Amino acid sequence: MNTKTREYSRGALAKAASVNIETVRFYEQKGLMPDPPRTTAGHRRYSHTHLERLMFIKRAKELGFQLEETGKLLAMVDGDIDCRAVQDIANANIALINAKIVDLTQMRDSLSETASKCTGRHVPECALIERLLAPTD
Amino acid sequence: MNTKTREYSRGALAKAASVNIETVRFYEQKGLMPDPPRTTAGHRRYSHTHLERLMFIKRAKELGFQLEETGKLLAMVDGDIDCRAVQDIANANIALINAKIVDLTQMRDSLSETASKCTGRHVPECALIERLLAPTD
DNA sequence: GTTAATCCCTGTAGTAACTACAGGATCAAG
DNA sequence: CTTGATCCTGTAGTTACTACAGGGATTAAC
Repeated sequence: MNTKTREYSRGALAKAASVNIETVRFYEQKGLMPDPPRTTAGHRRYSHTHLERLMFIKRAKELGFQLEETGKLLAMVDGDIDCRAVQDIANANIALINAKIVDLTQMRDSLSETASKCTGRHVPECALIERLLAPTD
Repeated sequence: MNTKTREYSRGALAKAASVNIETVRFYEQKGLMPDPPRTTAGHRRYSHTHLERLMFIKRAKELGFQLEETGKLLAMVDGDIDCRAVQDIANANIALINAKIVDLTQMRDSLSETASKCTGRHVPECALIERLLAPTD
């Protein structure tokens, strides 16, 4: 049960969370992770709390949150969790992700359609290039 | 018909293509746009050819091509157009866009589902925060 | 003819979210 | 006690731009 009190070097922390070691430094610079205590020689000593915070950030990223929004979520975890405020952030993010999906889908469809018209021969008339040079719209 | 021989200042070119003036400079730095001739005082004079090239880049971007790929397409336009090579670039891009769509869709679904469980009250138990702190998987 | 507003020039730095060095100190194992 | 791995710091690179700053050029008005 004192697996919770284990300490980690920066590399060990990074490995435990499956992130790049430089990413940890980056999150610290951005203020998302607190500065951990140091050994007398200046090496960082992280606790399990740090690991949890790092994994929180990682999971938020997996849900598509930008770091700034993740920072807001963390601030709420540190202070008061206002579920409505959290929902607002989540909903804004859902809207953003949806907009990206719509955008990309249109790109893909448009590109697929054009590319399917290519004959694959060595010709001056390549459907895609034609489209880029002089579009029909 | 000699609308085609019109010349443009950098600002005029940017406006004609509906891009930012700095973007034109950026494309020149990247080698996507050729250096135009200058007036004696050093001001750039663009031709209609430059405008067409700029719009080509813009359209490629609208189809989701990265600048590097756009550069390859332009190189083919400048040299020989190998429709098969163009198709390869297009297909690689379609695959890339598809991967992004899949990714984002999963993010959105996962986030929507979690967010829908939020009650909106001021509580310590916020479904989204819970999920970020200690996921069920 | 001059002045004011607008344009253009260059170089540089900032954005998001990292990644990748370089050059040196420290730690852990044998 | 030495060697190799890991740590430290600072800095620069990635993508595709955007935003200045400080100065010269051009244009329009008067």
